[in-house]
Amino acid sequence: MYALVDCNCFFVSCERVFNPRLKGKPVVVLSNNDGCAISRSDEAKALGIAMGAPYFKFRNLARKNNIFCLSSNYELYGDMSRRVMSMFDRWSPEVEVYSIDEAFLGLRNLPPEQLSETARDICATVKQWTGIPVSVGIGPTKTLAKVANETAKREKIGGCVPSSSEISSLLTALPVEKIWGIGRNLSKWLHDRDIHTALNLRDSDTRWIRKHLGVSVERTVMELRGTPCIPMDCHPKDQKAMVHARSFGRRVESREELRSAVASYAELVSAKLRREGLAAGGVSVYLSTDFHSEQDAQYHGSETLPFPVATNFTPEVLEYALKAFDKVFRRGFRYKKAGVLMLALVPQTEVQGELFDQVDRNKAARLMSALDGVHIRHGEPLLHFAAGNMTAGWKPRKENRSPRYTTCWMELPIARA
DNA sequence: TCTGGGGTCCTAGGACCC
DNA sequence: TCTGGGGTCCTAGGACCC
Repeated sequence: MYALVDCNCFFVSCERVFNPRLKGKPVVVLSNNDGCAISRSDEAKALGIAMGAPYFKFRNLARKNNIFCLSSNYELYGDMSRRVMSMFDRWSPEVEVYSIDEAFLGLRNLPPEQLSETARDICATVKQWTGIPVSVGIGPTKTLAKVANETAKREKIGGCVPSSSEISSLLTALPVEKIWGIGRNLSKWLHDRDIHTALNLRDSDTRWIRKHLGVSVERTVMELRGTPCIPMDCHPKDQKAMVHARSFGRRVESREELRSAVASYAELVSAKLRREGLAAGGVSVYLSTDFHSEQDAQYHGSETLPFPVATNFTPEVLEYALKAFDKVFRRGFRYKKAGVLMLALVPQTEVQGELFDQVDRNKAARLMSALDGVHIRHGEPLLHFAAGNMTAGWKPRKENRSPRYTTCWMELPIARA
């Protein structure tokens, strides 16, 4: 059996832990730029605030009903999430942290009669130790645990451990679009073919599903039947990509303005790579127009460039990101969003310490010129080879020299291509 | 006027090799 | 010179998740 533990309106609950005045009140947490609702308390849901609702559309409603609208604080949520997740090993050695507010627990060795008690215990203990209310759904597969969890949430009963006959009636009442793994496009396709409920999907022919919708949906069908097909993933995988992307508050047409936005995203994301001890094998830049707009011409373009060797070195990331930008930019569109995506991440430790004879001389020369372009204001760029490592840096100009500011060095990660 | 940000996985199709 | 099939690798794009 599997349990899915899901925090109730997680971001709002985190805010309530530190601000008890918010308890019992309608509360909404807004996305970056206060664009739309990303977490709502039950009271806010009852007032009709939809998930993802744009703030400008419910601002008046919020004012009228004294809804607390908060900007998001991801540091806080990340911290609270770690506290909650670190508790689960008391119930199972198999814990998969699935998202910031959800975890799957493998409950292989638990006798069936103890499942309900375990669910209750998880709810009570997590609430007591962290202040975060959670719901627990238990089922024979991860997909069915999700279904049970949704029931627990809807009924506000904390834990839900449906019997197999109860599962069938839950699936009858569950529209396909609510199933884990079935999104908007797949639901439409299924509805067009008269598959409207989870039960309809469970009872459809797997070969036909596989032929038309691929293995992922086939797995979902099997899971609905009670056959586990989606394994627990207890060891956090190495991250594969890292992105920095933002919507602009308005439409942007100017090439220079977009270019500098991309440049600053590239700097931010390479700094984040360094903070996390990672380096990237390539960079991808994308631009898109406002897909909400009916009259604007639509464009979404992206361009990916590999680095000769993995890097997290700002000047180099910048150089490639801007090169990609130049390829992807088209004049005459009104842009709404831009992003810089770092791909093929590797730990920096694997990257450093590469032997000097594997360093490409051309790359060294190119880096010199990148340094030259970006950091020349600090002084003279230098490359330094020692002990099999390459370090790039710059020596400050005389006028910049001060007792606390002498020579700046930046480690240059070097990896196999 | 104002509509998030950060991820993963799968597949089809092209390039290339034998 | 033309012909063919099978395998692998890579990438872009689409779909999904929270």
